[in-house]
Amino acid sequence: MKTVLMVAEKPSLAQSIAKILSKGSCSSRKGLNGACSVHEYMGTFSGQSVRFKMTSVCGHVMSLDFIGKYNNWDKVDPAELFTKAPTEKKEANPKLNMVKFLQVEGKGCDYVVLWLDCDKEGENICFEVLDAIEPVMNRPYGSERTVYRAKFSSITDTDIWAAMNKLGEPNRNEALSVDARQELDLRIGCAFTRFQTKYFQGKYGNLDSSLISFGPCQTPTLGFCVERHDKIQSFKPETYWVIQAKVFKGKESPLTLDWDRVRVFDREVGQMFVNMTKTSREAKVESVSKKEKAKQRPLALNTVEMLRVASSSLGMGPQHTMQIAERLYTQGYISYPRTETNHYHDNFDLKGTLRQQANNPFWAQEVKALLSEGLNRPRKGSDAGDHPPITPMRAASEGELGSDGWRLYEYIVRHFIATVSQDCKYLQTTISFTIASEGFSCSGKTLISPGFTEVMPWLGIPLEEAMPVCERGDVFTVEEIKLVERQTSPPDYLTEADLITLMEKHGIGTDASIPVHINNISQRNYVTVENGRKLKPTNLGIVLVHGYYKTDAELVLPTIRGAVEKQLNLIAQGKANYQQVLQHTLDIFKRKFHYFFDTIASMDELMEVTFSPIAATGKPLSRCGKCHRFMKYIQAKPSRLHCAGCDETYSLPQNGAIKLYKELRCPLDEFELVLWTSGSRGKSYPLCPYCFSNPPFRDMKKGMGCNECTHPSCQHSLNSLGIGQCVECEGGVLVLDPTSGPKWKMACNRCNVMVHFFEHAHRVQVAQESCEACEASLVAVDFNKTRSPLPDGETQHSGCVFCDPVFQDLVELKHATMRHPSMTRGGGARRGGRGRGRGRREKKPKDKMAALAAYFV
DNA sequence: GCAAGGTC
Repeated sequence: MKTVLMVAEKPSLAQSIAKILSKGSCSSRKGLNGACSVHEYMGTFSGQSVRFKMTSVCGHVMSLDFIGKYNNWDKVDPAELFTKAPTEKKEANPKLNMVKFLQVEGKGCDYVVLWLDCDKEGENICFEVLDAIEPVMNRPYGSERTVYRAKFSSITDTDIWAAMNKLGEPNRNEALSVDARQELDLRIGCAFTRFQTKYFQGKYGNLDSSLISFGPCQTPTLGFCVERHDKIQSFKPETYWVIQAKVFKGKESPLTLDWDRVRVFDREVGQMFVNMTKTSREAKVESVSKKEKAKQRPLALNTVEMLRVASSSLGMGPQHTMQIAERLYTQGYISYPRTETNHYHDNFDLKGTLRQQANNPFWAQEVKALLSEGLNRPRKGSDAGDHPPITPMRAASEGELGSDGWRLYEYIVRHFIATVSQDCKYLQTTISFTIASEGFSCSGKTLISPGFTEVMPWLGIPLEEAMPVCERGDVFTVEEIKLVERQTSPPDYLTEADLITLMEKHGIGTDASIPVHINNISQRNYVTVENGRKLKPTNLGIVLVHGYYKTDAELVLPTIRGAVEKQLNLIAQGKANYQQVLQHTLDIFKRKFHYFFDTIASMDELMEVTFSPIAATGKPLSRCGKCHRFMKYIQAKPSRLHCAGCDETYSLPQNGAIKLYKELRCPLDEFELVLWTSGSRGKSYPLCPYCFSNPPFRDMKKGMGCNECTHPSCQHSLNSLGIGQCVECEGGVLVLDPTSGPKWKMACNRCNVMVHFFEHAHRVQVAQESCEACEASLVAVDFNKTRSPLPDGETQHSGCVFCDPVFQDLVELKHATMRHPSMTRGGGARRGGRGRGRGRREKKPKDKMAALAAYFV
């Protein structure tokens, strides 16, 4: 019997489609990667009985990157990234082992049906899947077709069956347009990012230049925020005048009227109108209009709308919101949260969905009323053909979801109920007056029926004082007429919700990537999120955007993405050649890059007035080994040491504290050592600022401190202070922290294992000799007579930390579980040496000869 | 260490 493999874009879709096509009778099992499932059932395919295997990938199988050697920032000129640097496809998520998984499932299959999402990305993934499985599938007989593409516009029985009965083939051009987009984004983004990062790196003391990124989506996103900032900065308040009139009738409280001319910008003109109006003490009613108006119920919920509301009303950032929504989805509380569609399909079970909510005390009353009176038809939205709108899938209580989970779920439920509720109806009453010959009016709203605002009370019509009952010709008495001076006010910073709207409008990012871009610009310190989730650009963000404005405004304008997309669409439609479009666009950006490169000084001028040069920042800490003058320690991120004499900057470990280490020097380069500490109770080790960036020995890498240094004789090196192999990790060595007394400890130089020992000893030293049983270096300990825990009042003892019975109770492992065989209390300790010969790496000091050899190269 | 796009 032949086998048909079917592949969807995500596990949840594979499941729903399999359920539809097998009429609920498939058997399911997990695939080898644990993430994807395989659903199997019997059926017919082009007239023959076959076995169906429905499975999925998890988004893209592959992602584009430069080949390895072009990822070295120090050796590659960013300009080479435009053409010279070759790219390759790598597995997008190596942990998922997707290619292997597809090959295991595809082996021996005769046909494949591609059920990837029906957009360009999906079309591209079709070919990624084919590249993986075609080599392992059965060979077709003759010219029989084996590859099919299902095109569906929604996940409903009818649509899925219609797609199955009318299979087409994957669209190569659409896939190619995505290949082109990937290559453009990669080459352009990385070239600009690397160049500007390296240019500004280490130049300014108070600038975090660890990464200054550029991208066709993130940069225009930042641009929007800075554009608003500029408007606020350049805003000049204008003074204007309005006439305030208060009138009353009988004993009713006075009404405040709005002036028909709204406002004037000339005081004298305003005064003239006031004088004119004041000639009358009567306000005559010209007309009374009453109009029934409606506030529309919301459209069904899609992703960007959910993100907007979550940010503006729930105070939850887009990235966080998506994390919560994904959790609610995987736990079965809501439908798939990434969708552009805000329209319910005709056969969507609205009533069933509503019924599930009938017992929740928060909205049971409204739900029951709707169920008995009948649901309103949801408004017509747009169907992007991806997924149904975001909808609650089952009832939940506050306790089972957690705080933010519940708040988001509650909103989704209320929004859903609102979509099937009536519009809110109210009466708008407007009374027009004339005082002398000037026109005034006042208006108010009264509720007719709340409709959907019953479940969304925050959108309800606010209760107002009732409008007076009157008719044309009535006369009110003027209580007060006065000229009021006011000022125009500047706009506020963009809110996240505003930004999402702008991005959507200009086609910057997608529903899935919008949160990522917003997150990026705030994580990288280009904007900060202020009260009310307003986005305020930082000095860095402002300088970057202004810098682009000065050199090449297109780099930051939102139109650039659209222009490139237009080119790409030509590939997708088969109207342009893939290679030609790619070359053409790369050429344009290559020229932009070179122009940017040549004029970077004009961006730097802006940097100079905003940030202080590195030489003027920081405080003197340790001496340079070359010029022997003090280097300055710059604490701001990324923390580093700068030698003004040599104009060199030396990087330091991040996330910790640095201080001078007793003015001791590195024997190799005479730089004064500094002591790095992770925190008050954390680990610490000395490091040489020069060796840290320039590893002195062949077996060392960048970023190593003295606790990993293989110097054969330096008293601070691993060779002198290393005690034994780590009890937890592979390859780590426990190194004595000579600064830790009287609470002595040794810490692993790879992982976070820490061993406390010999508290109150006044000296702890690593001896030359090794333990016969486990090869760890012996340790000599000196205690004060009064506080010695040693037997028989002894004050000195020397032995193996792991094996010596006297040391047993003086050693305590922290932050990790014990795995060192001879450290298990009462177990192998006395027998010793059980840990040997099991293929574990020997402790480093054994390699003293190798280290020596490297030293003398 | 970099982009943007899928998704877990």
